[in-house]
Amino acid sequence: MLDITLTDSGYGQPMTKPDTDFELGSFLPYRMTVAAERLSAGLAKRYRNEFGISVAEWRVLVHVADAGAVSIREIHQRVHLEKSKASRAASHLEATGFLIKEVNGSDRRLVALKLTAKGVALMRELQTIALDYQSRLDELVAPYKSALEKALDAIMEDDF
Amino acid sequence: MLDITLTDSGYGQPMTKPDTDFELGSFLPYRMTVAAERLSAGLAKRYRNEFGISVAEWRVLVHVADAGAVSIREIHQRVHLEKSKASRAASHLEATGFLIKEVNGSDRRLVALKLTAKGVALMRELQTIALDYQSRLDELVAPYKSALEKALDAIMEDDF
DNA sequence: AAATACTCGTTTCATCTGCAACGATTAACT
DNA sequence: AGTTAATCGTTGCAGATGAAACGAGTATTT
Repeated sequence: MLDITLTDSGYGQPMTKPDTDFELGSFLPYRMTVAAERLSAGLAKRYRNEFGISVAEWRVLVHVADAGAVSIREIHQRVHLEKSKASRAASHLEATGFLIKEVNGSDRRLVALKLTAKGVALMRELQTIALDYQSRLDELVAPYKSALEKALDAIMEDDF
Repeated sequence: MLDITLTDSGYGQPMTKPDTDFELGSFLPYRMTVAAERLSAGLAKRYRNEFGISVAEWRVLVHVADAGAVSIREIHQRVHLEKSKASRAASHLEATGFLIKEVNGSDRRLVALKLTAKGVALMRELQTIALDYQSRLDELVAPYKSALEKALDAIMEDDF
């Protein structure tokens, strides 16, 4: 498709349209990014406003709650967080009393993150909210759920 | 599931596990976010290394290429970019000679972004790469493609 | 027409981000 | 053992980010 309004009179001159069409709205990376932002937005906002917890902190909390005493490195690998981001999230959670940072006895380079009782209580609240949220989402995507999961698996596993 | 290693001896004391399990790995907002990052990463890196173009700039380019003379506001609404981000992306694209910014004649608050010939040439290259990328992705998610699209539509359209 | 309210794009500011460098610790090698 | 290499978490830094404020322009109201 060639646009007749083109004025290709040299470098630096204004053009209104190129000769091909590309729809961002049907470009998968774009669509996935926007959809993911939308999915996270509601929950993230609530966590921030009601508990002062960021997404990074939420991920740290989940992993510590699930795996017990973990290192920064482990969080970095398991929940897709840059190690500096994981470190800062953990420090902030420690500062706000939701977890403690100890030195790992057998390897003193490692840190051992553990929830405090306050952290456990927080997690109980956050999990309840997250599970509610998840069930609303499940309802929304119910007809496509299994294909969606498989597509996500394919994206995560394959190299491209 | 109750973890017997709990030492709930008061506030601020270390805990190893809470009494419920929550799997981040099966939490849709998390999965979508990570998958979206993965989908964008390859292309974004290439655009950045080979052309010095950010994701925001890429979105601006696509919309200007598709819609001709557009305002910042229009970009903001159409391609899911904060207006300050759109403004900065446009300024950088102007500084590097890929587009020009004019004042809209009928409403002088508005800006009119138009590709330069250099911008059109860039877009031709970027689009080719993007379409190649898209076709590899399509291949990857082929079995789930239509369900995936419907799921994304549902996420974008519904309120939850 | 004057006053007020709104809109647009930019910029300011405080915060966030990712990368690289760093000190501390442990592992590997000779 | 002593040297070198690797790993861990933190931090310094430069650039990115989002929200709010701002000036310039336009719409609306009186």
